[in-house]
Amino acid sequence: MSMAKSTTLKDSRDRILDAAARLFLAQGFEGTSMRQLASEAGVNLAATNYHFGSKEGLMQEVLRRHLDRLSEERLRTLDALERAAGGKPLKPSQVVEAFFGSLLHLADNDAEGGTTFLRLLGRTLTEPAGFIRAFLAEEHKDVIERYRQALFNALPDVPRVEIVWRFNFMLGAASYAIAGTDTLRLVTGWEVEESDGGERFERLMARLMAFLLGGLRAPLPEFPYPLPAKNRGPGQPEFDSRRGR
Amino acid sequence: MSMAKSTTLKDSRDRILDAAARLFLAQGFEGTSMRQLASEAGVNLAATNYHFGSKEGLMQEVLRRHLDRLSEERLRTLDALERAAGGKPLKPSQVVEAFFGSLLHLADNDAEGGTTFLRLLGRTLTEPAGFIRAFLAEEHKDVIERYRQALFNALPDVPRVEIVWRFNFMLGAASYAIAGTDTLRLVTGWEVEESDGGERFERLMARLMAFLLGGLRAPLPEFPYPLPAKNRGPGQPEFDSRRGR
DNA sequence: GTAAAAATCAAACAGTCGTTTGATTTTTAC
DNA sequence: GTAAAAATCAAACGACTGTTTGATTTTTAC
Repeated sequence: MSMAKSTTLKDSRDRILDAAARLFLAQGFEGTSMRQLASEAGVNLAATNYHFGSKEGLMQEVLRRHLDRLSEERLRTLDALERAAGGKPLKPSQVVEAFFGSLLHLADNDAEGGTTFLRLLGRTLTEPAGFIRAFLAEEHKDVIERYRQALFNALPDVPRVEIVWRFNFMLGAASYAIAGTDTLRLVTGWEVEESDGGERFERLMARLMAFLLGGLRAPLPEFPYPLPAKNRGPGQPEFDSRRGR
Repeated sequence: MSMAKSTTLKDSRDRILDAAARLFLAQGFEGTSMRQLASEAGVNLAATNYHFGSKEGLMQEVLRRHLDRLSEERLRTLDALERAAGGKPLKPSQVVEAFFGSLLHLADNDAEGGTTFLRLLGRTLTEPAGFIRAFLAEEHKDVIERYRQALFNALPDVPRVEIVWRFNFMLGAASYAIAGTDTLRLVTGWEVEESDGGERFERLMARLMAFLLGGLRAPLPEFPYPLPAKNRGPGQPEFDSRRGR
């Protein structure tokens, strides 16, 4: 029978990938054993090394599987925006909405695996294991570079170091919000969500986006002492970014 | 000789605690072995279990050691603010500045161990190991409850669910920013810091606080569909929080 | 000084870890 | 149908895991 060609293969491979995403998310990379993973996926222990070589290789494949789609969408969205703007710089909110909004679309298309991957991605940014963050950075390098430049162009008056910091803050708020709602529940003791699935995620993104844009537009801090020259953008004195541009 | 009483004991205990904080931060809880830890601390392997019972017990002690000071300062600051306000609700910025500003003071007082602990604390909020987050939540419960109420009082017009979400976003941005600057460097390829020690941290906190307040003050998102009734604060219609109150 | 308590130590315990092997079964290609 | 390739399997490998033991040393208390 020829039509069953890749069915068995993909079945096994995909079951492993799905189980890996779930377990790495719930227990972390180091906290998940290959035996538990194989058991959860319903495959033989040796199958994991057969298909992915090593535990690290498996993790990379888990990430790459969805990360490629994310990268593509992010680049495509930015391309479209810049084409529509016709050479003029984008609004900061456009860049931020494109970057973080793409997460929403990823979750929409692939309802089950998509949201699991997103939460894993959020958690992965703080994973202690160095090779994971290194892999992520390498895999997403082009995308980051494009958005970085777009943000610089969108905020020509703001010192670049400040832009990078705010981008970092936004990454933190986003990854934390997406990765885990249980920490929120634990620490604040407040039940926060009710509705299910995509609708819930859509609300989360709307709330997150409002917060991120508010943070991005906030007035820059005034340090109690003069900044050393290398800390400013080229030729930029201290300044105050204006709200609600 | 009686004056050497607790010196040897504390030496050993503290060296273990210091090494544990460093290693748990750099490699995570699961990624750090007791042997590596004992070696780094320069003590016998069995000393760790002798002093702390288990690996979990050690982690809890690592956290508790500084967390108690943090809790105390947070409560004390809030007490002072509320006393000065004389029954009137605080400004939201006061609450946020008290909560996150206390981190700065903690880093100041105990220069070396303090910042290490703070970074560990930030990373711990996303640790997969459940008992760690559970311990943190239990240990910090009173503090969180006080600040939650203070925020509710400071923002009587804002639905409570929105306040909790924004608090969560702030926690994420803060823990991410404090825990790791290396992710930032890796992902953005941007070298961001130059000066050393406390001055560096003070700048970070100033930048962070500006971002957090901007996010907190942002207009609430408008959902594309009406909110179910239970999602609103008691008797609150939809509304727009005003900037720069 | 002496007995009790506290701390350190080398060694071992019972498991679990990621990975590999070689035989066996299933699928593919002609 | 048959040979090659791909996939699955039980079993084992050596290394590493957190923890415990019992002897030995150091510190405490009187």
